[in-house]
Amino acid sequence: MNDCADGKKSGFYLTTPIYYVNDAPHIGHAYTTIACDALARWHRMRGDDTRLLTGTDEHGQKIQQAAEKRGMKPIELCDEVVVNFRRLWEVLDISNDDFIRTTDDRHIEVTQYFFRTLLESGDIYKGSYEGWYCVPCETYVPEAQIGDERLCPDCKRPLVRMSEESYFFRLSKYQDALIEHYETHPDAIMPKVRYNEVMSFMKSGLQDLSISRTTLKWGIPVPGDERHTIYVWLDALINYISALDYPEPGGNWEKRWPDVRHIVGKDIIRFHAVIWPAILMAMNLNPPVRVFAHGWWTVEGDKMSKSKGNVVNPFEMVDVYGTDAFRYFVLREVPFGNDGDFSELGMMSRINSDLANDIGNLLNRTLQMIEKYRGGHLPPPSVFERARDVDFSLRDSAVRTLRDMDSQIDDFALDAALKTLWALIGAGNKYIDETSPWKLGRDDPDDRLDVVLRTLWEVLRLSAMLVFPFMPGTAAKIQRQLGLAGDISRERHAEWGWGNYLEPVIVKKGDVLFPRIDVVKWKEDYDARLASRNAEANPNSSPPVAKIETARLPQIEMDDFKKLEIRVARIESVQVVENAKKLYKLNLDLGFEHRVIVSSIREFFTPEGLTGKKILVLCNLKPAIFRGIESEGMLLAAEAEGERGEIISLAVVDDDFPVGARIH
RNA sequence: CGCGGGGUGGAGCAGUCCGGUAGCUCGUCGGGCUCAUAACCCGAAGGUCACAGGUUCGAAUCCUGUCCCCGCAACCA
Repeated sequence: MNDCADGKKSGFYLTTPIYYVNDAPHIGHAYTTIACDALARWHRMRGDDTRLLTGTDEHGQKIQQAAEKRGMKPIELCDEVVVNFRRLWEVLDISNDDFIRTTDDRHIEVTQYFFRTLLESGDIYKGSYEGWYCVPCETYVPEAQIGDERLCPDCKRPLVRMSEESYFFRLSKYQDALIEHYETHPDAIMPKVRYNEVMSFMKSGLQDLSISRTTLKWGIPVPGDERHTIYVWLDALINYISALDYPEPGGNWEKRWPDVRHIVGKDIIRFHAVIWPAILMAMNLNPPVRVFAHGWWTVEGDKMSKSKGNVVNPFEMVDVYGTDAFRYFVLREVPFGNDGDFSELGMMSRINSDLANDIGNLLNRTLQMIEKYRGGHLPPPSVFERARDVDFSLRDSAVRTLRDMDSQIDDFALDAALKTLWALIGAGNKYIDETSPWKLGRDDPDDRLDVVLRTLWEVLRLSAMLVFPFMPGTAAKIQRQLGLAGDISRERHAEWGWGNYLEPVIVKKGDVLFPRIDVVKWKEDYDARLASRNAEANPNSSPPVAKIETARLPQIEMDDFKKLEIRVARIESVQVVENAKKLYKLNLDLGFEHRVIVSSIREFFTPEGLTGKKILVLCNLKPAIFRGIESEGMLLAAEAEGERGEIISLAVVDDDFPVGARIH
């Protein structure tokens, strides 16, 4: 690796995924990027020559279609929406060194270079591909996942049978090399669960990968064969190195690539830990030093989704809670790599306890005392000559904190690093209690006060430096209040030492860092925001409860309706279908005959609640078999999208109405 | 027997790989302190570590079985 003699890394290179511009930025985007930013800032402070890259993924069918809808060229749409991401990174204080767009010329050239090189070496070859394709998702769906209806398993839209000439990447050729690489580099995929997952996926066998499309126009053309467009995933992965002037001799990539680390969401681990390293191997480049997959956020206990309308808007969170509080919360709340739950209540309580009560208050009470007892003049480090065990012990904790955090950051354990720092903050608060400086302010026979004040100031000086990667704005504020001039981002771990700041210092207590949030007012504000968010989502429905499907269908003839044989049926009994989660087997009495239908309404009704009901059933529907049971019809029910998912109501008739009656 | 994650004081979690006094944060209660943002510090209450068997001197931890919850897959008439 590129480690220098002093242990510093010379080429530390960290990337976020590039974000698809078709989405509005949400908490997931913010989370990954904040985590990368904290890691990058830490490494810069420890003296590593560090580079952080983020960017946007702008090719593909969805963009093309969205642009068409709005009567724009795709690139015009991209230019417009890329701004949302750039603005978010500014608001979140992200210190990326570069921002790459897959529509940049530099990227297009490198992508084509990859393609040409691999074509020449034989790792890319031309073949043909046939399969079921989902247009909106831009993927072929494996046969195994296709039901009779031929719907996309993801988006439920109809699949199209497609056959096309396609270029393939010889992924299979690299299977053994990849497995061997990961066996000798177990830290290359983190956390461990993901490593195991990827290994077992590779051991089950890798297939060559189709990497071009003839159906897609908005993308990078295959060099020399312009009917083909390079598959967006390949296009996207290459961004990490196209941002480094690859393959220019002497380009940035020579220094950076040997030390590259990717942070991704767990959903795209395979692309980064299988396909991408294989491509790199084929290009005679080293695979990534580490691919780290973080988890997903739920929101207030629920899965985040557009249809539920609970997508967390990072801009709003920053507005309400502030950039640093938001950064702190997402990094601290959940072990990096795990799934977590985002709740504003959780954020509010962390702000009050960790930020206001612990670090904010420690700074505040320390500065208050320095001003009150010493007129703001900080005692010089020479007072440490009179230091005692209690002072030394806090100093030792401080030194240990820096060391421990550093090794936690090596493992990307951001949450653990913050816990470690907060243990020091806690020790600082405890130290104040133990030494009772306010008593010393009145009566100080042993000349202790100066030592105590200087000790506290040293802890805060270090804390500012250690908290900077996580909360850069706050760290700068602390530093200024401590009476230190200069740009905190230029501080280096190696230059810090207990008591080694020798200049005279006058502290400048400013506004409190994090005012405590009043819980009652917070709740009111939170409810109000929730209500206005709902109102925005459903402007016309005064009780903003359920959403109904409003798409209209083409007109039909009376004859069409007459084809339907709908009758009243009484539910005689209900059985749970084994091995199915949603299915009931309903035994129906139609008066003149008995029937069995299978219906996926288990999550809505109990068997007791259904038995005896007189419902409407479509009787002349072609039977179908579910879980081995033949269903001879279909019950009628109203369906809508409620607050917590789908809701349904059965079409029923009066209890005393005769069964078997037809609906006209 | 589809795959995976999980069940630990009121809440949220760590500990489980590599058995040995059950820990953290929040909350509750009591006390201390008054420099400070009703903040800080100390202490206490509260757990048959889902259940049942087994291995062991000893099991939250290892083995076997069972139940429950959550994702994904399946199913979705």
